Amino acid sequence: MTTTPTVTRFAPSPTGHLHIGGARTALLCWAYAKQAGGRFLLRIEDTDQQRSSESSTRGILEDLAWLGITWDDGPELEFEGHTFGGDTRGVGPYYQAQRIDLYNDAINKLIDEDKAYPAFETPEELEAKRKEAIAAKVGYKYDRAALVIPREERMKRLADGEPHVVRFKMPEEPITVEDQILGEVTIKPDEFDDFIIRKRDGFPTYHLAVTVDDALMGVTHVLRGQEHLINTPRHVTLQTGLGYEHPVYAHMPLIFNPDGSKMSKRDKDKAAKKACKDAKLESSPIDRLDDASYTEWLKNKTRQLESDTLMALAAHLQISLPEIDVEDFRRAGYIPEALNNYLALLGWNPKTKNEDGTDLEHFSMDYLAQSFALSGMSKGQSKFDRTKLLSFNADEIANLSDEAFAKRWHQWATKYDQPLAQRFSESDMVDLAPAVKTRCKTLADGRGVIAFAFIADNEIEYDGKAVHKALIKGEHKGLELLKAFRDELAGFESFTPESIESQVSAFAESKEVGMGKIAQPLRVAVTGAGVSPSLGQTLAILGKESVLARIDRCVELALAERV
RNA sequence: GGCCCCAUCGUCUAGCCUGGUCCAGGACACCAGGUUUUCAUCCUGGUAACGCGGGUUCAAAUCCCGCUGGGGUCACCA
Repeated sequence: MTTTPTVTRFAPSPTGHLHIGGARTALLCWAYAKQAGGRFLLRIEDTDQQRSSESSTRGILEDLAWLGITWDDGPELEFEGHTFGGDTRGVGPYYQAQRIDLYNDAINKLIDEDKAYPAFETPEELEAKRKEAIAAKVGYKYDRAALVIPREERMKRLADGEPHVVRFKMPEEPITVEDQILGEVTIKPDEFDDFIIRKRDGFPTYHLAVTVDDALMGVTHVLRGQEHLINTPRHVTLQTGLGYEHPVYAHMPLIFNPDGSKMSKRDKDKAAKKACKDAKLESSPIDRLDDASYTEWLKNKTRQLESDTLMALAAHLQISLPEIDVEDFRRAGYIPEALNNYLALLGWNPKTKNEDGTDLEHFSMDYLAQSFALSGMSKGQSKFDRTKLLSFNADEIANLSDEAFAKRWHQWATKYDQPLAQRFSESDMVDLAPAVKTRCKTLADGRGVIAFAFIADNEIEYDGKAVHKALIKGEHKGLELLKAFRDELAGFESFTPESIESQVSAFAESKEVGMGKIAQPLRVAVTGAGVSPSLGQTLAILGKESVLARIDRCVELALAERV
């Protein structure tokens, strides 16, 4: 038995919602830790005072909990009766803003050992030098101007409290990273300059904080997005400088939109802008946005609206914005199992066959926790295919028991579709489940399947074509059958899907016609259209009284030729 | 632009390390049939890919080089 357990971590910065790409990183970190029998740690990287917020942290924690990506160490969260996080290993706190002393200890140690030094240039001075370099078409690197100042003097100015940053002395040697996904990656020393490890405001930069925390928190495996690959040599060098062990690294490929662009919250803004332009809306259609801001937003490509405002616009225009954050997918009616499954499969392959010889693609969180391995990760970037995700979601929904489906659907409706939650209780939804489950791809489009039940009996709009085909065509044969069946139906004792089906069937037999001859007229009469769930389910959902009322009204309208 | 990473059907991928069993397998999407009272589900079948050019070899999707293409990164953001 080894004494150091595997520890992975997910370390978001709380500057917005949890992005779908972040969720994938978190999921795979979680899976890796679980598979190794280790721990998954969550840390909040809030060293950017300007951009971090408490509400973001809360949102990220909840999104992770909702997905079922539970953390062993980290901020505590109560979610649906469970508590996540805590500090049983005593390596907290898990908010970087609360760990400043720890970072300063490390920074002071580096300064004492002359591995780091204070520098006194202002941001403006550096910016000017950077611009010069760009104009001269040479790569910008910090010129170590501060090192020209004698060490003694530097230290004195530091002690006197002169505003400064602290820079790390980057050694002049190539660095090779042994990446578990990409293999050996070697980067030459001239790619790096003496990067800043403590900002003017006294907060550490990402590089320093991440190095200190990973070491102090016992993180053994760092799994992160490929955008961090170039940072790794900095972290490795810092670890050496501080006398820490090096964790194992694995950089995973990034995910993009189908058109190759980055999946970013800007996509939502773009989609909303386009919809407003297409609709030729001259002024703001919603209260929360005044006309002047609206006009400015519309013509200025770089101007972006707040997420809430965009959603209000989308609701008004009856369009859906592209899902980018976990919250977007949740609202759109995706369920965690499908999202996790799809996300894991995007860039990872279990390399396992099903019994029928096809590749294993549908698997659970338990499977991931048992079988995830870095060896199945692909190296290349991949595109996020919403259609396949939708198919996974539909499959997961269809495989839910009626009770489980009803529970999910009602929970979803309570949060995102109040009228639906009020019209149907969870137990109503159990009865609806057989009709809805195989006909919706998301919880959100379940409502469309039973739209006919939302309309009052005397407000059904009839589809002329369907009425003609089912009722009028062939000398009103359909209408006659419907009237005949209406009278039988009035006497039905039992009104369950099964009993209705069998009685319709018996009726068809007695009249010596096929099922369709009576089923379609009935369907059209009660729903207004030729498409609905199975006849038994459709009628049972409405109830006998409503069905009779609808048939009567339909017959009346059809005879009067008002459809 | 410098540096770094990557490259199989429209998309996600298996195969590549340990060349031959691959005129390349699976999934989603698409198309055509079938089951069904409509729709959906479900079932069966089909279209569809090794980016290009050089090598190495008896033999290359598999190894090497170049090109092209995609991406990342060059902050007192993380």
